[in-house]
Amino acid sequence: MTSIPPRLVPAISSVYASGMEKTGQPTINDVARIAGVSKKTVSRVINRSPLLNEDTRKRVEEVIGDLGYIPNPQARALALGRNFLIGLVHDNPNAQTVMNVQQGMLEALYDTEFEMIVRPLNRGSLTMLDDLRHFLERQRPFGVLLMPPISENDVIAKLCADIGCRYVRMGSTELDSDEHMVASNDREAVRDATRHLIDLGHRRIGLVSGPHGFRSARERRLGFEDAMRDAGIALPRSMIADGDYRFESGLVAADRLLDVVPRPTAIFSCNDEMAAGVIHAACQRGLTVPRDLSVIGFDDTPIAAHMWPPLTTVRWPIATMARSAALKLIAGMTAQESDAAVSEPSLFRSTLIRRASVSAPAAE
Amino acid sequence: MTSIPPRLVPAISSVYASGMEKTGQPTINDVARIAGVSKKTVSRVINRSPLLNEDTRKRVEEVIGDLGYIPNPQARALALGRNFLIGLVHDNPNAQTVMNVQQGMLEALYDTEFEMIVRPLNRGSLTMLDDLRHFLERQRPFGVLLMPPISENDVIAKLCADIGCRYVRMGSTELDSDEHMVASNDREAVRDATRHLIDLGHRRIGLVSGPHGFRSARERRLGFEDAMRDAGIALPRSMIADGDYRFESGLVAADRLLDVVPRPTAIFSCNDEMAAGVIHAACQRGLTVPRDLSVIGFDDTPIAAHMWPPLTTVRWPIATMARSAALKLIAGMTAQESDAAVSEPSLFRSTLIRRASVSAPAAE
DNA sequence: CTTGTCATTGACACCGGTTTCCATTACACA
DNA sequence: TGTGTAATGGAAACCGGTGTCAATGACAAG
Repeated sequence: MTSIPPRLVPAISSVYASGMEKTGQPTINDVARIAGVSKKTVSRVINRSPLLNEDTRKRVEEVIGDLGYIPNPQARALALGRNFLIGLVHDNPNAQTVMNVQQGMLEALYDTEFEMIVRPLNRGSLTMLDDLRHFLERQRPFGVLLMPPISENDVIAKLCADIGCRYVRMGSTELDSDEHMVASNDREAVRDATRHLIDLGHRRIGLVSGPHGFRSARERRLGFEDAMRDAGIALPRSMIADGDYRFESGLVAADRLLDVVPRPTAIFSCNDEMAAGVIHAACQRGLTVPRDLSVIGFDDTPIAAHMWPPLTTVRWPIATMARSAALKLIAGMTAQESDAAVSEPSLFRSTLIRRASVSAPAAE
Repeated sequence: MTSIPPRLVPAISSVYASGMEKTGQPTINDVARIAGVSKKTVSRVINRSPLLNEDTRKRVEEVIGDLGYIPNPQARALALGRNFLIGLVHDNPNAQTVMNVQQGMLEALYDTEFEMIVRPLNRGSLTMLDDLRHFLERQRPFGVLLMPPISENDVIAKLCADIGCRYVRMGSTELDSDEHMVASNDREAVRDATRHLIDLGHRRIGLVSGPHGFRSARERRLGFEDAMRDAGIALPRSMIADGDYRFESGLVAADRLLDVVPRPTAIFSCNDEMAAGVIHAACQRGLTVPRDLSVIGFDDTPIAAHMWPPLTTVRWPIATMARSAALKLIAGMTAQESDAAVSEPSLFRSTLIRRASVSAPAAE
């Protein structure tokens, strides 16, 4: 009546064959079998458990190396109840800015088990919040990095928190607690840039502002106003034109400012793209930059250095900020960096890059 | 002696409580229990199995809706032996191009269960191939989209094939079988652009080429040579200057070309960034574009429309190509698109965009 | 009434890891 | 030599889905 348990047969034959046929990928079972230990022990090696004999560890590591074994991230994610995805969520129209952020994040994630996944959102779309929720609920990324301007939205930050997803917001000013934020000092930087114009002798300085509702736009405008007030220069409403961070709006805004009599001798534009529009508009009128008009931008995108004349602008350490933000997100999750990460800085300095689009105003 | 089986207690109470405590996320078991069916049936609903009673489907779908149940992508990936990640692999230095590709891919992936994951590679890095292998082996994405110039590398395509990862290569010419490629007609497009210059009366036309080893650079150069040959215009070596697709190289190349006597009256640059360098160099010499020098670029990046003067250039339907490539990657994997996807086109037309950087040459 | 077919459904093993809990071993100490 | 304790490794359950295959029941045909 006692029959041989049928599972013994495959069990024996599987000693040398099982597991590697399907995909050619070795599994944890293969490693365990060949190293002569249990799965658990291999798991301990992978996860750097301290309760482990040194010899055993070495033997297992050797087998892992020989086999080229790589733990299946999906299986780990399932077992651990969390995954290794770091999301980049943005609705930023500036390609170079986004790329710089990606660059910085990848630097931080390099050599970790985390992977970056990018989710652009359509700025202004009514379904934006739903799209984001959908993304977070489906992918459940371990953490997300929120880029401006979406990072300024408290509702979105709350959504992340509610879903239980770590988040860090990149911003132009302090938006959140240290743990959830990296910020730059846009206001001061713009104040310094404007002061640079004032120091050169400019008095009629125009501002092309950013879009309403953008924190960065507000900060930059405030910085501009600070500098003018500090210098005791009146700032008539006609010297401020609204932009929306896009090239075309810079064009239109500059046209308005340059129609004012007497004409401004300098224009500060809240980003480089609009500054390109300003220069474009000036050229169309036959003005020469900087002789007839000095221009300063903000961002230091490649276009700034490449346009003619090269644009004086404010450089924002965006890749560094993104790197720091990503390190905050994975803080405590990696062996080597855990201590460094908790002390990642939250505040970064933007600095003025002087190029050829600025000079002293022509004598009148 | 007959004690109540202890598991009954939690079993009974769990009808309304179990499974949802840990993360707040309902699982397939919750849905099954509440709908009064088995996991498998819920799975059938999720996967749109046809072998399913309509009433059952409705009831389960209702529960899914009520609970806000979302299948765990990691668990599905594990069970199915494949995941829902589509990788974008690139070493392209042009931010706008990369963003356009991302845009196109996301359009294709929108409303599917696939997610985009981006892996930039350091162009020219010795570890590039290893980095890519590492990425593919660790993440095992369902498919990858290879952007130029890395897409031109047959070794890399073979690596994808060996690992069992679907791939589609974006290129400037036919690189692979239809299934694995989307291409544009760079050569023809450049021929047309050059002919445009010739038709306007230009005879001394300079070329700023792209880097050696880039397929796109070769195609564009060939198109240029085609047009000159067709028109019976001699093309002295001095009228060709090497660039590497970067702004600075355009600057240097233009300096070389503009030193030639007699000076060229037009320059075709193999991309916009170098064209910006050409215009920059011309401005530095006090030349006016297009009066003294006509310039044509390639790519139609935003910088082209924003620089002064606006750049005549060749527009490459990159987002459309990327969208098509992504649809090829997921062909047969989505319910609605399966038929459309197999017939995704593989060849796309680039077209000349006429702006203000080109005019007839000045009379001599 | 019996049998076969089809549509529908569920039990159970499985994907490849991690975790819990227990068994074993080694070693120090009485 | 007996025993308590720490270190180590293994068996089995589990994470949340999917595949296989068999069971069920309704219905038509014989």
